[in-house]
Amino acid sequence: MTLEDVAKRASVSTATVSRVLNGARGVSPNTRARVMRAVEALNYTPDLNARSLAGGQPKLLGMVVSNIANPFFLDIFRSVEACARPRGYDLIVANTDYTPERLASSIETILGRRVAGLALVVSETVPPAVATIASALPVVLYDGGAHRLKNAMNIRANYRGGMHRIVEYLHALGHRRMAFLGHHTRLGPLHERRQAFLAIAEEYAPRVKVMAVASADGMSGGQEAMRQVLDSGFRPTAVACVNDLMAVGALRELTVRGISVPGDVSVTGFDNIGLAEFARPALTTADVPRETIGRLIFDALVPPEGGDRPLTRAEVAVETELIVRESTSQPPGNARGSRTRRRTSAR
Amino acid sequence: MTLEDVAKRASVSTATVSRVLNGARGVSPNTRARVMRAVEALNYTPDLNARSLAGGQPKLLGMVVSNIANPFFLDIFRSVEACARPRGYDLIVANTDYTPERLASSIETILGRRVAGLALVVSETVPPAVATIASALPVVLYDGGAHRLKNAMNIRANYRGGMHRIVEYLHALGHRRMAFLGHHTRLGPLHERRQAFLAIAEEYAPRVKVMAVASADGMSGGQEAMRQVLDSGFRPTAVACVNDLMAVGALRELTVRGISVPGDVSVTGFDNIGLAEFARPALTTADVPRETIGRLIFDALVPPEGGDRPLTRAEVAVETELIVRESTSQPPGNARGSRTRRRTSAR
DNA sequence: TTGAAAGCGCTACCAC
DNA sequence: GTGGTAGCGCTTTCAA
Repeated sequence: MTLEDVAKRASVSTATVSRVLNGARGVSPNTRARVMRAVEALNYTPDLNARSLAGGQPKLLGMVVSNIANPFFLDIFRSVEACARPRGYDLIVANTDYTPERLASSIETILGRRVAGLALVVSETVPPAVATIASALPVVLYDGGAHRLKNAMNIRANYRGGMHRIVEYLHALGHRRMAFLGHHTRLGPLHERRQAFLAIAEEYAPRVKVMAVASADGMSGGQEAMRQVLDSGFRPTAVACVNDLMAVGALRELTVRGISVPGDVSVTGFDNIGLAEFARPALTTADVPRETIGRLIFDALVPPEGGDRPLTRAEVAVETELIVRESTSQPPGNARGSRTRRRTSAR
Repeated sequence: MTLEDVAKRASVSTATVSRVLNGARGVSPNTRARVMRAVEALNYTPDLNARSLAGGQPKLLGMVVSNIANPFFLDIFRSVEACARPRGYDLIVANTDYTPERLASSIETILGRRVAGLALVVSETVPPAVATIASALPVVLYDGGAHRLKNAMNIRANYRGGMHRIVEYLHALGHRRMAFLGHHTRLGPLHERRQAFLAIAEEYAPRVKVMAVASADGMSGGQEAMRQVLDSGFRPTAVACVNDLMAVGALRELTVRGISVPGDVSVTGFDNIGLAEFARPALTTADVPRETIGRLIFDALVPPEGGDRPLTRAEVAVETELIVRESTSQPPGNARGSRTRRRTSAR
């Protein structure tokens, strides 16, 4: 089923069919109708590959994410897609599962589709080689950790600030023994969150004791990490997690052990994904505005309605906001709000 | 950056470069090396569009899902992808958000990429027109509800059986007032789950009273639906949900109202997504084997290693398995295992 | 307003 | 082993 088939059936040239399909002006209503009828009758679907090959700008955007199973990335994807669709753009995604090899091959695959723009929404450190790519087409990097990408727009959430607010809040509540549950420590940006936590905790030293462990991403990883902390004998009164998913896992481990949250230990997440609100107890967390981020990404990739090139700023930061819910409270034994039952004290 | 550039730099023909890139045999190690060096030096990425246009079979599979935010669909996607990758296939997805229009445009988009096979993993009723497509390339339909698709492989989970086991289990526990929380009632397959519930409950009538409500998919939808039931004055001792996500939402509403689960009311989910285990209380649910389903889909789309066409059976059913966790128990007031506190009785 | 024809970058076939 | 080259299905000048 090709353009030519349609053209034949409508007794016009392929050029005309092409014009009709692309809504070009300068086609008589008559022929247009005839062509449309032929298209219908033949159940014709244009070959997008041929179209991109022949055509000019490829209304296609590419995005690579670290873990599409994490709703955080999914939300950003959906936000970008929501911007893209009305403008006639398609969005393709590739997933890396945090592996550098798949990062490389994902970029390759997407570039192979000759996209109009590339969004890197990954926690892995991006190889500097992509700066070359960035000089050829719009590239935006979300959360590149310390290393920003030359030639690209760098969007970053203020994790440090968010983490600061969390630790500060916990400290103000009276917590003096805290744990940090992270994952994939080698990854730049995640490492950064961990560092942020450590650095901030340091401010309060020596009054505050901390411990940091890492495991795989996800709820199971969170549970595992929590288990590690508890098995080590360290008894934090507050546990800060690198993201909400891990926090939910931590919650589970605590619950299984009969440790009450927030009665015995407070738990915090990060990101404020939908699940945070439905966890039990609902999670205190830092909101990262995924919708805004998605919009920023789109704007950095696609020229505004009239313009010819996207607005390029080198760097944009988005703020996080502390959301207090049910998973945090004063530590046990404090004057106000303390529960009666008191659990194992630190060894 | 094209094949020709590479060819020029390596002082060979484009044909040779193509051979090298596709790992064809019959190229001297010498030239191969030279070509590779040129590829590296130029940072060349093949144009996949041109490749599919020119080449034979497009190592590309397409899949459309109803709601990629539901981990159930995501798991299937990942399972198919896991099968596809080692065989050299790529997988593209499109999301419909349960809207028929987007179903149509999604199919169009995917077909436009000239995929080698199409998987429809949707809850919407598929327009019979796609049977035409199915005669041109391998198509598999997962969960087409009552309507199976001609020319296609139909994979279906035995929802009815799963729902049966759930209701039976609940009834054996002593429950006599039950509610069903569903969504998008008009959609065939989902309607079917609801019907299954109703039909099964009917078996136990008039001893069992039931009520069914529907809302949007997702945790918020579940909460909303639960609210509807409670506000109506009906006081079920057990609530069966169309999927785990909605069950988590229901759990939340119950918790907020101070209703204990499973002490006062039992709750069940469906699918057994990862979250089911991390809910509090952990969800009793019916496991739907997503991994198996993904494998079945792949096998129906891609010919086996040696063969030339996929094994085509018209229909395959997968069984569900009851997973009992913490969210179900005997209803309050029962002889054994009853809690002391007794909540509002049915009016 | 329409048609003819030149590619887009690649693969595959046929020579050498 | 390697090169030449005919398309794949489409968009886009350039003419008519």
